[in-house]
Amino acid sequence: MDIKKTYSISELAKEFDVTTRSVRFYEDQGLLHPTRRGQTRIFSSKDRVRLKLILRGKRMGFSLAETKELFDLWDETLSGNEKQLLLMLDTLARKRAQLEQQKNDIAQAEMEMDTAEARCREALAELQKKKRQQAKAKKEEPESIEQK
Amino acid sequence: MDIKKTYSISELAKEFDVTTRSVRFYEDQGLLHPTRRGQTRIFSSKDRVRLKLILRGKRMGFSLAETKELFDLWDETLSGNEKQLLLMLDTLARKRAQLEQQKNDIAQAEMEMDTAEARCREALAELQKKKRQQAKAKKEEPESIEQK
DNA sequence: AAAATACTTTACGTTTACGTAAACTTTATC
DNA sequence: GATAAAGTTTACGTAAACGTAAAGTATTTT
Repeated sequence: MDIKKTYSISELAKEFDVTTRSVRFYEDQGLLHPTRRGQTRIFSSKDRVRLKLILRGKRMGFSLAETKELFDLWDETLSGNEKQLLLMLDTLARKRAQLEQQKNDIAQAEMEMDTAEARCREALAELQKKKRQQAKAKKEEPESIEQK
Repeated sequence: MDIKKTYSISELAKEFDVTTRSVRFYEDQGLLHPTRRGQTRIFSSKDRVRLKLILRGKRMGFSLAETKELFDLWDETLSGNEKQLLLMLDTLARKRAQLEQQKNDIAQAEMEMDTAEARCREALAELQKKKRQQAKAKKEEPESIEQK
């Protein structure tokens, strides 16, 4: 099963480049469930996976609350209760719709960036042309005439 | 040029399903620049486009500050200054990288949703099978025997 | 002219996702 | 056994993105 190891808070924090404060906060919000040895938190590889999912969720614009809902829902889904299974399928469908929207947004953004980039390059080319013309003018009339 | 119309705050708010408060806030943060007739704001179609971009940015997980940076950068880019042009190209490249990351995240999420959905359907199928077996059992032994 | 409607500014309140500091244990190192 | 290193709790602070009155102006409708 996976890597079957356990992790300290700073190991996880370092691996995913977050602060320990964040990790503790995620536990506080019920997104992670480390066990304890005395006071110290011990994170399982399941926690590690969840942390990864949390961060990906954030990059995709999901709030911690949303991510937690998904986690909880999935946990209840595993209970095998029919109602929960159907609820999960429904939720998955809605999330898919969200992802579709995001993909559209990204595609749009990429197109606009394409045209923006094209315009930049055109403008740059224009500038270069002017520069070359200036250079040429200098060549033909090397001594510039100063006029008050 | 576009639709060459002007818009009231509530027109825009309604069209994009945001509150007027939000629109005013975006102005406050320097993302929109309506003119005034007396006190009242008058939004141009450029503002309308920007509002659309703001909201898309939000869906893509961009902060207002990030979006504003892009707006400002683009405005300065239009000045045609070479340094600004190069800066814009650089920024575009970085944004593209971000979008790539997001696309990866989405693809990953979709894969995981596929397997999650498959598991749900399997579990549901299991439940249906059990139900059918129960029904069959009832048929063969129609009178259920109650035992204290 | 009174009332309703649409706008405005000012300003304090709220949620999310942590940052940051203080004060305290526990474990490892010299 | 002192001290540094890594962990802990408690708790106040903060930035972002608005929400939510409160109180006033301007215009349109009745």
